[in-house]
Amino acid sequence: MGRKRLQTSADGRPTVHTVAARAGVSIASASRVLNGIGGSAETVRKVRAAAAEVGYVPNAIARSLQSQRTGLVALAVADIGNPVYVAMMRAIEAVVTSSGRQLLVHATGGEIESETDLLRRLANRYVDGMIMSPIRITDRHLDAIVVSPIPVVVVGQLPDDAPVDNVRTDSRAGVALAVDHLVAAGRQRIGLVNGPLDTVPGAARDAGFRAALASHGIPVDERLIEVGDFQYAAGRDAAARLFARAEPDALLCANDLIAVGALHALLTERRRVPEDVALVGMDDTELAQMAFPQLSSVSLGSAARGRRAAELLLERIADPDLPPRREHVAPSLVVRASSTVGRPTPGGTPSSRRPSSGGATRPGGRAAPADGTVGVTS
Amino acid sequence: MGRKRLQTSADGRPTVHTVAARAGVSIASASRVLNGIGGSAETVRKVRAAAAEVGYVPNAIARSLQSQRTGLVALAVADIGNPVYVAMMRAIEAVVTSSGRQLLVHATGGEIESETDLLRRLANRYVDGMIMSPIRITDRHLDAIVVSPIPVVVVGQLPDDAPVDNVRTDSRAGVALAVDHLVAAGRQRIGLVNGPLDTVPGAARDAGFRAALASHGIPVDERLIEVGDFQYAAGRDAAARLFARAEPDALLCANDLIAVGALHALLTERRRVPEDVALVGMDDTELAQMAFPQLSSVSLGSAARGRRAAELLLERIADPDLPPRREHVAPSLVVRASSTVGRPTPGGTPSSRRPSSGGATRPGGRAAPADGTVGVTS
DNA sequence: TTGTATGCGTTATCAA
DNA sequence: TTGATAACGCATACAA
Repeated sequence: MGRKRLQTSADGRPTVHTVAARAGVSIASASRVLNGIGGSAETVRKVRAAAAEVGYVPNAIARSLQSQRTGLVALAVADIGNPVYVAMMRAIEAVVTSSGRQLLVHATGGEIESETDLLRRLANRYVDGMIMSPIRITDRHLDAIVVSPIPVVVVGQLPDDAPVDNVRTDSRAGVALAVDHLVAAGRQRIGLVNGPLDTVPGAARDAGFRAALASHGIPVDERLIEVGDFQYAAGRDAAARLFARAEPDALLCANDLIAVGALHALLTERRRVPEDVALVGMDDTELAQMAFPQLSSVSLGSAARGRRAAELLLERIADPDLPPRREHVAPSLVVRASSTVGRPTPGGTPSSRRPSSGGATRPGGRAAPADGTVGVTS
Repeated sequence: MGRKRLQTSADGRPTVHTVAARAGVSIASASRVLNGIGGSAETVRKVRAAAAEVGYVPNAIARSLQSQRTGLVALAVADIGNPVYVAMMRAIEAVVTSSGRQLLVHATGGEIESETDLLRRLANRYVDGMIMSPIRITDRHLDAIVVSPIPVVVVGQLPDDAPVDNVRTDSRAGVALAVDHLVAAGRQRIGLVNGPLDTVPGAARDAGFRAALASHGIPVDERLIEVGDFQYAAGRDAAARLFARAEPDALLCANDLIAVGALHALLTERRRVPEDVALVGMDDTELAQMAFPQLSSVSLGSAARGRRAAELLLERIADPDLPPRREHVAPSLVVRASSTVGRPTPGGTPSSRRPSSGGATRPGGRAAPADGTVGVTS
């Protein structure tokens, strides 16, 4: 009997057996030394030497099969190109790495197949837990989550009875903050450039917008509502279509990508922002600060939601028997130059009016991101 | 003898044993049915039923230990916040998924520790291969790559003797394209806003800039060179510092994030772009098209490099014995409104002048991204 | 077709 | 301290 030829892995790489044989000890001793537990000075020396000589690298898969954990956590988002996910990812990563784990990100493209597929594959033990922020939530998603062998935390709206850990915000209230702000600034013909209505955020923004207008006694003019998708180009084109058929004095955009697109459309047509048209985005991403003029934007607390989701996930990994939890992060409005005529320069002005729908209004010009990340290119 | 109590996994989840016992067959039969090979109609029925009843989900780790592969490929980049990596990632993902694998992304923050750590952890079999695009390449990186049990492809410059698959561009030539273009447009006082000089791209841009000026007989004015990092805020601040002490009539920025920052600084000071100062970025990311005016930018073929890197990786996974390969992607210049006075509207004008240093100059206004990704928020 | 037995590479158990 | 051996959960060569 005896193993294969030279106690080497299938692809010829060294294993504990290789090291043990070379050091002249048992695999148990080799394993112990390699893990830093026990061993006489002489044994330790021999094993260390043997491992170095053959270039031994432990097989993480085998180790995980034994330990039932990989130390990996995954984040599944629709589109890494959207800065809101970058902010969320950074917050999550901070929490995850501080627990000694590593974060892996997967872009699903928003496709249901891809998302449930990912759940099927990664969740089958390749990662210890997963955070997902689906744009559309279907029964397929819920089924996949419930059957998943690993903990899953969802960022975004979920049916009330779903037994799934979940961190959400109130984007309807967020929309109300923006509308309140614009109305307080004297705007009456407020337009909306939204994403698809069959998405969770798209539907919420639409409903919130109509409700907010109603609360101010402003009738809804359907010509002032345009729908594209949540991308820059769609926002630019949708805004252009809207301007071709109506004359808004303010524009609320469903996210900052759309808002930057709308800004582009406005500037192309030589309209002044905010003098002719006030502009407000949503998500309060880096893009809002990068635009000129800087964009007012409704913060939906993406970083806070990410951080909280990560914390919930770690708690559940530690104790799988916890009951499902549901947490909320309140939206707030960050006012900058794109919606305030008096202050066209960076660093917006806080709105003094208390919004009707709860939530806070914050001054603009947050401190520069203090994370040590490095942007770079080839 | 006999297994634990109820042939169930350590954490109580069903295994093949659970299913087999419940179906009254051997684990071999259960495994076969579960994998869709063989089995009588009756056996198949019983196993399927049993699997469904207990909610069986295969353990991917155990399967991988057996098959020696996970079907996962990783991409390690410094900063997901930089759109250039988003473009690269999309190209890579297309190739990877079409091979039936899945792509996972990891943001390293550009820290050496994090990058070599990642190599140590993921590369130990959690993924079948890895693509990395480090901002700084140290001996630690090379050591870690060489010792890695899985294939690694590097996007970026590498020492010539490094036995590592590698896809690179010539950013010095790219810088020359930009300088040639600006000089041809009559600009003489060209500034550079660069990233850290101890990074591979930073050093290349600095050297390329000086060489390009020399080739036109323009003396280097150190006051026209500013260094920050590769981020938006740093670009904005560095540009402001530069304007405070010199009067450039053109500005070349080391990447698009810096360029957008510089644009912000220029507009804040009410300077006209491109009339007063022409602006050229690098990487030709989505940001270049989102800015107003749209930015001319040196394309370093990030999508092409990503695609090629993915192809190289898949080839090597299929045949680990291939010799190390080194591929090049030529830079090109995309001219848009920010550097051409005659055409301030979207859709730039191609430069007619053939650059001195090889490489192509392309017309601006590429078609909108046709990938089906969805940007979205909460 | 079905079951038995073994291996994947590692860690943990338990005598010695 | 050390070594033989049994898991971890799955797949498969081989024999029945």
